[in-house]
Amino acid sequence: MSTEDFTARARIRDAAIKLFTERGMEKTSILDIAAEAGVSGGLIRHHFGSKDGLREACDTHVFDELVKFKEEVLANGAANPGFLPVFDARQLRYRRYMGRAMVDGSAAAEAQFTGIVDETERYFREHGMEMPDPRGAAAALAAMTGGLMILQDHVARALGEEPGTNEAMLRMSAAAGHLFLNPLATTEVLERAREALAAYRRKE
Amino acid sequence: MSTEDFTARARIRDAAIKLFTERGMEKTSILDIAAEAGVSGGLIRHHFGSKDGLREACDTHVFDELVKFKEEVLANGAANPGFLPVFDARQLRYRRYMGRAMVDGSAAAEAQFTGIVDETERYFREHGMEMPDPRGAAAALAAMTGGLMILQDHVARALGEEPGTNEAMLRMSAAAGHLFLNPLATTEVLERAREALAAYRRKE
DNA sequence: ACCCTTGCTATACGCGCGTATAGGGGGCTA
DNA sequence: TAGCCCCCTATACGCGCGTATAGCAAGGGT
Repeated sequence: MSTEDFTARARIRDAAIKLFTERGMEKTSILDIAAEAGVSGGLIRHHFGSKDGLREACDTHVFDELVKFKEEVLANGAANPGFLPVFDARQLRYRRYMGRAMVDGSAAAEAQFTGIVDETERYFREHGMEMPDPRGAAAALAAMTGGLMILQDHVARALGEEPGTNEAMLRMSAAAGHLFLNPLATTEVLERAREALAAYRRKE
Repeated sequence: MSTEDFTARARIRDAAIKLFTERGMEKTSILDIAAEAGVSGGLIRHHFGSKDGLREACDTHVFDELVKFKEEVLANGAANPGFLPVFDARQLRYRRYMGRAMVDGSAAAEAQFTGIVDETERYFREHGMEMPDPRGAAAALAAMTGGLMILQDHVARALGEEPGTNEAMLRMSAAAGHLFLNPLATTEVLERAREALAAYRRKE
C-alpha cells in the first residue's frame, strides 16, 4: 500500500498540509486529518501535541522545502527572481499552502511574506529597475502572486478548467507571465480613472 | 450615540461585514457579531435566520454597493477598467470583503469573481489589447487584485505601516498602479527562469 | 525473563458554537 | 383601555471540536 510507504508521522503531516491548503485551518478538524492519513485522532496529539503544534510543523516543513527547492535551482545556474510565475507542480502546492497560511495568519507565513518582499526589493535594486517606491512595489507584487496561489480554484473555474489540474495552473502561470512582460495600461488611463473618482467624490 | 443612528438590523450587518473581513467567516462567532453591534445573539437569528443567512445578506449588500458605486462613477464620465487600483476607502473595504468571501467560498463571491473576469476580458478586447490568452490574463489579473485586497495587512506590515490605515492602502495602490504601467521583466528573464527549472528537473 | 520505551487506539471530558424557544415591553390600531 | 404585532433579550439544548487519559502490543536492551 502506498500509504504505508512513509511513517505515520509524515503521513499525518502531509494529510494536514493537503487539507489545510484545500479548506483552510478552521474548516479542517483533527479527525478529518486522521481519517485522511489513516490513523486515529489520538496519534496526532501524540506526535504533535496539539493542533497548533501540527500547524507549526506543517509551516516549517513547507518553508524548508521551498528553501531547499530554491537552493537546488540556484545551484543549477540561473536565478529565478522569485516573483516570476512557477511551472513546477510541487512548488505550486507548497506556495499555495503558504498563501493559505498567510490568510489564516501564522508566524511562519508572515516571515515567508517578508522574506519574499526583501528578496524582490533586492532584485529590483540589483538589476537597476528604477521605480518611485521599490519596497512598496515588492510588497504589492508579493501580494499579487499570493493572490494567484490563493484564488487559483476561482481562476480555474472562470477558465472552464478543472480546479487543481496542472493544465489550469500552467495556463494561469503563463497568463501571469504575460502580464509581467507587458504594460497593462498607460499613465493616461490610470489618470483618467483617478479623475473619474475625484469627480464622483466632489458630487456626493 | 452613533451606534443608534441605524436600525439594529443594519448595525448587525455592518458589524458582520467588519468582522468577517478582518477574521474570516469561521473565526467569527454569532456572539462576537452581537457584541460588536451591541445587541443580543438571539436578535441575529430573528433577523437573518441563521449564520449562513446573515452571510448571504452581507454578500448581497456588499455586492450591491459595489455595483452602485461603479454605476455612479460610470455616470460621471470615465470608465475605470476595473482591474486598476482603487483609491476609495469604502470601495477598498468592500473589495476586501469580497476577497475574503472568495477565500471562504460563497456563491456571491464566485459570481463577483466571474463578473470581474468577464468585464476585464471585454475591456481587453474593446481596447485592442492583443495577447495570446485574453481570458487567462483577465482571470490571472482578477486573482492578483484579489490578492492585494486579501493580503493588505501583510503588505502594510512589510512596509512598516499600520495595517488598515488609508496611508498603507494608498501606498499599496500606488505601487500596484506602477506595476501595471511598467513591464517587470523581459522575455529573456522569464525564459532563463524556465530554463533553470528545466535543468533542475533533468537532474533529479 | 524482565522491564521500559515507543507507537498507537479507544474513550471520556468540557467548552464554545449555532440553533431553538419562551417571554417581555413599547407602540400601534380600535 | 384592550389587544396585537414587532423587536428584542434570556436561557436552554445538542453537537462537534480540541484536548486529556488509560491502556495495549511490539521491540530492544539488560
